[in-house]
Amino acid sequence: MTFISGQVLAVDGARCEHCSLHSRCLAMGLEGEQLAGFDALLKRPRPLKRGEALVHQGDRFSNLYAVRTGSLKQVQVHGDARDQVTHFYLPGELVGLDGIGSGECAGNVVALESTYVCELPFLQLEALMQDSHTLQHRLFRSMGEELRDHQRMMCLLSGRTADQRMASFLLGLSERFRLRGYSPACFYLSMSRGDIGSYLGLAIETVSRVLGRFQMRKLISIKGREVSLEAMESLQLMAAEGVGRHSGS
Amino acid sequence: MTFISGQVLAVDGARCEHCSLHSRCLAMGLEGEQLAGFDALLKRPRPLKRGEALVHQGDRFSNLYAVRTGSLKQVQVHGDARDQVTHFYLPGELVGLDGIGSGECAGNVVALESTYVCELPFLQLEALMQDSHTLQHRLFRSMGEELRDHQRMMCLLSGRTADQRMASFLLGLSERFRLRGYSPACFYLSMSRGDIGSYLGLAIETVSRVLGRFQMRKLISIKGREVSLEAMESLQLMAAEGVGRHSGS
DNA sequence: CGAGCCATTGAGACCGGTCAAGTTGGGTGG
DNA sequence: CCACCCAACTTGACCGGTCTCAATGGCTCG
Repeated sequence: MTFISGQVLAVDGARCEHCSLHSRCLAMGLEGEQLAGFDALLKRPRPLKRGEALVHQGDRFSNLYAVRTGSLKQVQVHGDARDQVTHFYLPGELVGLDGIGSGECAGNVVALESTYVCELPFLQLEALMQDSHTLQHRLFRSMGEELRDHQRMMCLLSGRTADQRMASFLLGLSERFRLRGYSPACFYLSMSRGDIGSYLGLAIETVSRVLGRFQMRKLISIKGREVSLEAMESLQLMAAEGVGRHSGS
Repeated sequence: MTFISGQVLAVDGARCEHCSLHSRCLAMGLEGEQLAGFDALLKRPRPLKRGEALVHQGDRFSNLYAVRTGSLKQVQVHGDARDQVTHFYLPGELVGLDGIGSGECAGNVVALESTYVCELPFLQLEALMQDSHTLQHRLFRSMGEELRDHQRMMCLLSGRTADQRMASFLLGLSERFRLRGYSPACFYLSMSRGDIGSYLGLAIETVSRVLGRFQMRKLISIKGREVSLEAMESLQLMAAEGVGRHSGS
């Protein structure tokens, strides 16, 4: 009994209100029966092994997922071998919003390491939102934020140099870790160089070279997938820096 | 009286249910008092002259806008002169969704020609959604579709050649016109070459060269801003075509 | 008619992709 | 414990697409 509960309950039995990510979750701000309703509709954390898929591209969309621990990538497949990473998900983030439009999952979502996610049936979520203005508002906010992030990404991909893309990427991760209470200067990259390259629109060799360059200039130090940002200001400067390409008018 | 009503009423006085875009609008599927509520909350079409701004980056977000006629571009400004076009809006499309997340407008939205938009106060929209599951669902769908579009765009910008980007862009416009009942083969580009270049992450000279190349190959014919797609299959082939750059594994 | 914007066209440079070897490191089996 | 393998990563040389700079033509508007 205690044997079973040991590792399972720690993650599995916790109610939303006790979740360490509560403040970053959709459920934030819910109270009383609405929180209870939310608690009731979500399926308890589901474990994924590294490399295991949460959903596949083209699957019927029916759930959102909140990342509890670990991380995932979303991969868009285009006929040929032209896979493309479109998203990385960290704890507290919501997976699947892009399926709401078409009713099917927009890409394969794959765990980058051992990962737990909470499953939120969307139909029930919609129903619950009818009673909870707060929940409705929060979900709209989440989608709006994701739209904004995508726009930033589009700006990044369009007309910025490899160095600028990488600097933005590292700073973006740093910020996301900071918000979650981890060190913003020192973290582990759960994704491969290939994933990073695909995400940033760079060849894997370029990723490697840029990271090497950064290290030489003492902007970062990196060993394998353990990275630490040594000169964040310089990175910020580089990321924001004037013109990357086509200066515009 | 009739003098005034002539051009104003034609656009201004129409109820939602009589709007020619009704089937592509948020209001689609609403009936009875919910349609009336929607009708009541929206401010009647507002005219914009070419080059006039609908909202400015950083403005407090408070409305969505539905394009009635004309077209607009959204421009992201980054400190320096590095403007970047992130979106083109056609009739029936919803402007401003990306402001929901942060509470402020994500970019300047500027009319590309004489344009009418309907203004939808978001607070009232949220309230109305509490009573109308249909409306709530439709707005979520709209946001989901935009997320999806953004992902497609990210894939386009990352690792596709100039030719492929341009082909996708033209086909995308074509499809959007088709859905609105216009000719998918023959249309007017309300945006400048510079806007297209900024949107596609290409230098303006490249845009010009690619279009020239397409014309030489008899894929399109273009004179100024009037374009007609002569060989859509070839364009589709080109857009989807195997590997643009970094082939991936 | 000149000013100014938009678009086209050419020549040259450079960033980043591609190809091709290495190198490292973790896991497996003898 | 070592040999081996495979995947991930690094490094170098070369090449090509696209940016940049510059000059020119066409259109619109004052």
